[in-house]
Amino acid sequence: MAQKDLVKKCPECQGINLSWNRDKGEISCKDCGLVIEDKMVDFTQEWREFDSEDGESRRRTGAPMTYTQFDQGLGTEVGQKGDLFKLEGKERNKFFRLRKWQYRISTAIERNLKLALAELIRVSSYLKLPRSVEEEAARIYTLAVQRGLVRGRSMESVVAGALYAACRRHDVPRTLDELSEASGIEKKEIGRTYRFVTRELGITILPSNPADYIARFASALKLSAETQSKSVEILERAQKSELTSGRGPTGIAAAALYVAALMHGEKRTQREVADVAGVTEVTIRNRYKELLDELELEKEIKKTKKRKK
DNA sequence: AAGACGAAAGTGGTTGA
DNA sequence: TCAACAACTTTCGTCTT
Repeated sequence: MAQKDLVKKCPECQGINLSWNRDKGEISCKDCGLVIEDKMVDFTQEWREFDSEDGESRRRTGAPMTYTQFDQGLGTEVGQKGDLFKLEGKERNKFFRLRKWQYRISTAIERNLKLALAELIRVSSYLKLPRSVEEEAARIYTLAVQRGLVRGRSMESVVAGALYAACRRHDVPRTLDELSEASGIEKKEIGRTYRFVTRELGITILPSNPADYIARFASALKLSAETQSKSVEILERAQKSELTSGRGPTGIAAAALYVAALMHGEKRTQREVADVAGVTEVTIRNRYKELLDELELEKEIKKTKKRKK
């Protein structure tokens, strides 16, 4: 990842060995693993061309246009200027009607969008999501509104679903539980709208990578940087053994972290790890067992045990 | 007493006929 | 649309530290 000189010091260990992860918008300390700042401006391109369906280019040129403003700064009004008055009689009445309709429609949508975006920003700042994700979520929500996907669903749940999708696409995953806590919407409801919206909009989402969770979980558990990189290494090996496919990524990440902590004598209970990862101890145990079986980690664990004695 | 382990039954979602 | 199925959870009893 990008190495950048930052004058900042780690508040935990006073180290200056900070690393900046552009994708996640996180700065973390390489010595103790603490995530110091995870809400940053992201300078990378926040959209991708992902479908053939509406083929239109999303490229934005000229002045910046933002989806977190309800009309992207580009409203439409019918016949605002002089051309209206060149018409007479019926034609002119028609224009008045059109203008009225346009006004009604746009104010209805605008009102909805204003509310929704306020909610979106509230939730996203609660979760300290990078700006790029916020933008993406706003874009997804706007598209959803335009396609009438909000009908029959609560606005909040669609917002949560859009945010969840945006997080996934930017490889800065948050669990459904976290979204649920921040938005006050039930987990399954978020999951439902998330799936619905992404399907309807043809958004493809790669299955999230367990390694993306490691930094955050490790930081929450105050684990050292060595443990963190060890668990990433374990994850890589697990992926080669095809232990990761089909399983919930959080469970795998949690198990890898648990094992890594054991090996470095920084033992955390299964309960603790389970809590921050949002899975149960049982799941950790199952993954943990699979890891031991497949990767023959027993020796390494025994080694550290002996060392302690 | 707390943590680790495992079995059994239940839940919500996916898949394939 | 329904049933089989896999992953995960909840609950609970037992073993280990």
